[in-house]
Amino acid sequence: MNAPDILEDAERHCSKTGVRLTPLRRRVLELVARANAPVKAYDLLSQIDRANASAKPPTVYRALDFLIDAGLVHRVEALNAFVACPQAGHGHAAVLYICEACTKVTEVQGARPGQEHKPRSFTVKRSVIEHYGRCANCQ
Amino acid sequence: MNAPDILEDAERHCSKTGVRLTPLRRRVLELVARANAPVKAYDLLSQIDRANASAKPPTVYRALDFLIDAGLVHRVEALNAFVACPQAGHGHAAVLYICEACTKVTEVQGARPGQEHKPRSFTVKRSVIEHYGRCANCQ
DNA sequence: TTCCGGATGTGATAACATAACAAAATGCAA
DNA sequence: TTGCATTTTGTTATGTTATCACATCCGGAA
Repeated sequence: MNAPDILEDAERHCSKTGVRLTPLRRRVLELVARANAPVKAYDLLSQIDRANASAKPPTVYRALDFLIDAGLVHRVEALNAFVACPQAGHGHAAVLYICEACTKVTEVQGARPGQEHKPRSFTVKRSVIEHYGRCANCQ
Repeated sequence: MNAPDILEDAERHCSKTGVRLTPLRRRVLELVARANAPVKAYDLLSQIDRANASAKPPTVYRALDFLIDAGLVHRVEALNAFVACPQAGHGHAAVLYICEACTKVTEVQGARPGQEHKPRSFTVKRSVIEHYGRCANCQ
């Protein structure tokens, strides 16, 4: 999914849910979406910084936290990086396939996946499911 | 699984596979195993430090890297922490259930789990599967 | 207008991790 | 057993990731 579509989807999602997509947050989302790969927080920071010299780490981490809560961005835990969610609001049961050759991330919406052998009575609140390997183009 | 059993299992595994469990590595494994919860690298460092004032970050990170490669320890990606693997050598397809109330981690050995909707021709090298929630005792 | 709450600015620092090179220990062949 | 290669550990420094605490700004309700 490309950046303009993601942004449009995000706008729609936010106005529907009453979530405030401020200019700063929108800018961060745009940078994440345009990247087409997992982006580091400090890379975002330096990009913001070109327009807004006052940007500091909390600026970008706060925006990212907001976008993650809103289901617009995922955190890639094993990379300490962030990707835009192609489907606003479906962000909480995502499975990520991350190609280590081309860095492309494919997101799959799974219905509570990966719990085949869940211990009895364990209640899952949040799942981190990241598969690393090679995509079809990079075999 | 308790710490002595994990260590014993690790010893057996290492002598069988020719892997060198040096005193330092054994000490780190012991500390991770005794914790019964995910441990931070710098916490390990300060514990080592009491016996060995020369311990520095690379000391513990190197030992952890070794133990992870040997399948004796898992890294919990979303916590930046480490847990002992209860079954030496089966370390590479683990699914972790992490209770956010009591911090207890239950490990399940799954046969390449969580890939229900894998994109065509994606080759998975490594998977990170971490479920956060509440265990049976902490509902 | 005044107050309030959410958002952002700002400086400092905490927490996590690795690079690069030195020294010591270990295993092994001659 | 000596010498050499390899692995492991020590050491200094620094890079990277993330948060805290407090100040300021800004829009809307009273």
